Amino acid sequence: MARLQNRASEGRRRASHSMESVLTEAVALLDEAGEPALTFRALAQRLGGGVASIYWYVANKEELLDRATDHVIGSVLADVEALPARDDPIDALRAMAMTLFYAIVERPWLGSYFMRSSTVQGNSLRLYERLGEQTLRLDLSARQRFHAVSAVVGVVVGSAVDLGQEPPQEVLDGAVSREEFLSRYAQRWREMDPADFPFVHDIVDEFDGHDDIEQFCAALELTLAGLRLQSGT
Amino acid sequence: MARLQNRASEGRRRASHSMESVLTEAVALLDEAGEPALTFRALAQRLGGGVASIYWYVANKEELLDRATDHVIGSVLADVEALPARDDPIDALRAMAMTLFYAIVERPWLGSYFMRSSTVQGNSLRLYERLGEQTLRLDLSARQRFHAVSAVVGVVVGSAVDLGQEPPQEVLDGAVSREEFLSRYAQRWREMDPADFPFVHDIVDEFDGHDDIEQFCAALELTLAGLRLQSGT
DNA sequence: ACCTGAACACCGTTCAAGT
DNA sequence: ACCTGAACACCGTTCAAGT
Repeated sequence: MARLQNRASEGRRRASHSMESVLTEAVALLDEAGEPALTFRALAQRLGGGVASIYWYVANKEELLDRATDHVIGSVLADVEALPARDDPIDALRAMAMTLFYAIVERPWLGSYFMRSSTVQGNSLRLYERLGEQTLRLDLSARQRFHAVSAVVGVVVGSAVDLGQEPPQEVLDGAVSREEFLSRYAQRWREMDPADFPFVHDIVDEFDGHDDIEQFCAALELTLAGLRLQSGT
Repeated sequence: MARLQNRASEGRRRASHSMESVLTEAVALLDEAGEPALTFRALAQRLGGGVASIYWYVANKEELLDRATDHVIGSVLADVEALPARDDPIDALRAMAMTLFYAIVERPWLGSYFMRSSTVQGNSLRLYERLGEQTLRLDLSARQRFHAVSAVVGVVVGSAVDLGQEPPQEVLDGAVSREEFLSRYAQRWREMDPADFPFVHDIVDEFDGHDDIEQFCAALELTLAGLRLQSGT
């Protein structure tokens, strides 16, 4: 449906791309303004060619997104594989999950795509494997291992989705900072009746100006603590 | 930007809607075929009117999705509030999280929307409050409580996103059952080199035909175990 | 093998006008 | 206060044709 090619460009009159350049530019568009920015027309313009030529590399937009995602997951995988070895598999799991999460912080659009099942192959699968290998060092059943890795990935995705949807365009425009945005919500919360919303009032100061990474780490820690307990380490 | 109305319909020649009917039909479309099915034209047709009239109730598609989501979260909230009281707050948290997850299993499109920040008000906020109130009964700091609820919500969302993206249309069409679909992946996994993918081979039988609910429960259990440990209960 | 322009069907949104 | 038809700009995708 789509083939790889990468031959050196000889004298050409027409535009000439490559899978590499298509994906690189696609990722650039995603980085700039998320999925809505990735259109075939915008991409064609960046590549200096016509819209239809992209369809030689990719069957449709879904495949374009899958390949773009897999492309950047490739570098996440490299980062994960470059991590120093750990005696404790749970420490290793933590480091890997954090590497993945950091990558999503830098590319919020990644959050919604990196584990869609069409992508459960290529680099995503390799990443899944690397996480899973750590659980092989724990005293668990295969089912427990399967669930453990799903849980860790779930924590990453769960936190990441939040992240990907947070900025409501005024923040992206830079018109409003993230802090202001959070504070605005916090302010509304403070104005509600404390009798009806005791918990919201209890944590509103924590919500106001909170750090997403810290929030993610706390969630990850709970899961890893549960896992440690289960593995009897 | 959009106002509520619900007056009884008198003799009318033109179509006449209500916020209620707009949201009900919007949800029906989402239930039938997910977000792509929810278009202003499809919705107008179901309501028996013109496209533009919907814009009297809703400023744009984002608001339509937010309101539709909040609408169904309303019934989830009712279910959660109808849950029997529990001595153990962590048991209560589990029951609530499962209620929410079950609702998403029935409406996979819910997963991606129910916690986007534009929705952090209305019924979503009430649901968040109900979850949080359970943590008020635990011996934790405000920050720990904030993180605990985020973690629980994260587990739900993390598992739900998976769910929402799983069926790749052939499953939705009913042409391929979920089991077949999973088995197809499993088969590809089994064909890979065990030396390169020891973990994948270790868990492939668990993956094949796995139950999403069980997977979610396992992830939730790990988080709750961590929380229990933290609260010293 | 790879690229192009033009077309098609469909989408969200707007607006001046109706009742 | 609420609905309408017609238009606009934009989208993914296709296709017959070019090189």
